[in-house]
Amino acid sequence: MENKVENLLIVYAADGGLLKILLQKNDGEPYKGYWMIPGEELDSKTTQEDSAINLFKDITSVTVNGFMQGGVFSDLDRKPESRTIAIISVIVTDKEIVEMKMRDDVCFFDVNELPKIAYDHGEIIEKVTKEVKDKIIGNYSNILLKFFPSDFTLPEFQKFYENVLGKSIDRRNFRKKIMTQNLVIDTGEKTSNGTGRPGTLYRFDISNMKGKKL
Amino acid sequence: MENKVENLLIVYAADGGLLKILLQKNDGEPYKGYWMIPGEELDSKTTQEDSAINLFKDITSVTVNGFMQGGVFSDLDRKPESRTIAIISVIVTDKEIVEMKMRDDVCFFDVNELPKIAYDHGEIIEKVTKEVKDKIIGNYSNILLKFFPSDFTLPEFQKFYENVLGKSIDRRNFRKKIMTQNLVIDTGEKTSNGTGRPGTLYRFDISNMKGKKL
DNA sequence: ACAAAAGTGTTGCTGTTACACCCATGG
DNA sequence: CCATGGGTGTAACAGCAACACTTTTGT
Repeated sequence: MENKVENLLIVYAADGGLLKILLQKNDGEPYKGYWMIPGEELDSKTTQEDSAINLFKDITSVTVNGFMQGGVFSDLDRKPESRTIAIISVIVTDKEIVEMKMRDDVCFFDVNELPKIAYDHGEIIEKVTKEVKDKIIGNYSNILLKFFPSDFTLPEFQKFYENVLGKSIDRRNFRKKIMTQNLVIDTGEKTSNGTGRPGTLYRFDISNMKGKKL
Repeated sequence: MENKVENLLIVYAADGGLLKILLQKNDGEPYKGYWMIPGEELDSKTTQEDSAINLFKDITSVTVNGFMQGGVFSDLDRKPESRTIAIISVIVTDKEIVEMKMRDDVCFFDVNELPKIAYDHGEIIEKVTKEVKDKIIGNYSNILLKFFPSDFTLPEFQKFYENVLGKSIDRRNFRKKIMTQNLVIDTGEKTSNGTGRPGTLYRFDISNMKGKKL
């Protein structure tokens, strides 16, 4: 007995202090005009990882080298056409991708302001996003690095963190905690975008992030 | 294009302060005499959840009503016979099950002292166990309740916790933290098994466990 | 010079660690 | 009465929360 298996790729990025997710506009029926998680049927010669990386490349033209698991959705009627098991892949990327020119059927959305979503993808996004948020809040380890692989300012990072956490934090205390744990390295550079005093650009110190919690 | 999909069920339990896992002895070839994670091919009329619950029932004769996701393993050559995607289901149970008479091809093992394991199941156990340990350590929420659904003594819980954590903790401080967070309710009962002073039996206070960390 | 955003220190409080002795039971 | 495991309190310390003003830039 065999099953149809689709691999759905949820791409997350931090942009403007918001947690954003990449969706694809559906042109065909059913759910024409609705948005969906990009994906493909998994053929018998492809691993989940390869499929996820290829999907990402098709959309963004960028090659990444890792992915995370987002679970399995196997309800019998989740697709009207035929029973299809969805396995979820998650790729976390940085805001360069959000600002980059991509395929024009795709777009990033704030996870708190989603458009009309096709199939059970709304439910999938909700569950997977909850997991991702927990990972961001629960421990620094590697996932934050994926959101901020290169330089960022502390206020920028803090806005994102507060957005995920769902409440705001005192600037001084936030900074202090980051600093005393030696989580970041001062690059010496400054931002100069827009009004106000420029912020110092930091980079995560990979060697000091193991197992630390916020 | 369709795929063979197997659902593998990893059952965890806390017993004697150890994290234990249920395995099944393999009688057929290949890997005759090796132990494996119990599982079944997923047919097109069954959800992962139903399959996991049925597998558990077949082995223990007990009906449970929940399961957790343990990820997907999709390497092309993970089974020699044919390409098979493994989706992992996790059920956490209590030590009553460990002591209960079960089907005689299955047995619980300390996760730190496993027998010879068939296929890639060793690798699967390792990855999934790491996740489960992180959940136990990271936050109380619901997973500890599954390990200790009914009465337990603090020393018993502490031994298990230390085993998962990989180091020991001062008894007084452990007790204090549990108490000040009102995580448990004194049942008024005592244990009387074996030598030494009997321990007080507690039960988790479900209403006070939300989002607390250890 | 003013608006906008970044940066900085101190104090009280709360939770964590370290540590040694007494208590209840079974043999 | 002794061996075994369970239960308790206190004091030093570290991490966290609360709080207001100064600095740097663009306009």
